[in-house]
Amino acid sequence: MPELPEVEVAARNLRRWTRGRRIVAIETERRAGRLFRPASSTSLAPLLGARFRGIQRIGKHLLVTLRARSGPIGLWSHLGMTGKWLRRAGGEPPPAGSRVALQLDDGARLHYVDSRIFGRLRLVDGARFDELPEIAALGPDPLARGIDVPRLRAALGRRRQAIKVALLDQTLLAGIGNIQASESLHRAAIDPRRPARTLAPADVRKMAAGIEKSIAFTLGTFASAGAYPGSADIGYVEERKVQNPFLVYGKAGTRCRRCKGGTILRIVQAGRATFFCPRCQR
DNA sequence: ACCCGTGTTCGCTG
DNA sequence: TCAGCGAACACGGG
Repeated sequence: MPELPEVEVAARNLRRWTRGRRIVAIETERRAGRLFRPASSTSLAPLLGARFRGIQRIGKHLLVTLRARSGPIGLWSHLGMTGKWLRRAGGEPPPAGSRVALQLDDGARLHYVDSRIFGRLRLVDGARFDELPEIAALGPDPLARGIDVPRLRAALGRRRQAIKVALLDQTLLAGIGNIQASESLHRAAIDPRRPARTLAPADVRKMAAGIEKSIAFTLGTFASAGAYPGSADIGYVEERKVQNPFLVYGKAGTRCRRCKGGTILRIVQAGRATFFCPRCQR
């Protein structure tokens, strides 16, 4: 379920699992090569023997820095639609759908699991992530620091695009996906169909607050270990079969919890589902 | 069987 | 030139 909050959970997990660790073996499933497209490098062999130095996240991108004998090396990981990183202690069977397994010097394995293989993995020479066009193009990360409202308003500029569609553009803000876009606009009481350019400064301010609240709420739901009794690990929501925690996403036909009078509607914008309350989102 | 999907990129169109 | 849109990628779940 990788939008910013889930990728942040993945980053926190990986930090915990890799601190001071070294990669001692690498196993790849046959179709793992698809993860590297369209890049040419299809082998993670340069990571053998490398030691983890740190994990960064920007938007939905994970940036793993390691130090190999030959110097720094980076591993760039994007989870696509179904990607996730899981840890299995030594002796435990691998999870279904493991595409890549990194065996660490504590005996554990880190598995990259991705049924649809929409995710990406790429080695980055010298861990110079900022030289990747895909990373350089990203807008500011709304969790790293507060959203700069004047800058956001300027970026929305003269766009005629519906605001919900604009929010999915990673060059505007990095990390908002289809769930967070609907949830944020609902919290801000803004109609997702409004052209971006029609948002007044006060609307952009409300929207920024909505984005921050929605991300914080989702992160809290997914990341609080206490939410998952019986597990010391931070979990992914679908693995826990937690019921839908969102205000509008996936809630078509239900009563609006915000105004208590409207009914949540599902529409399609740019080919993606949008959920909102037509009564209180204006 | 059919439809839907938390993301991104590509190619066509107006 | 470019914003906007549908298709494609691939597979599991309802």
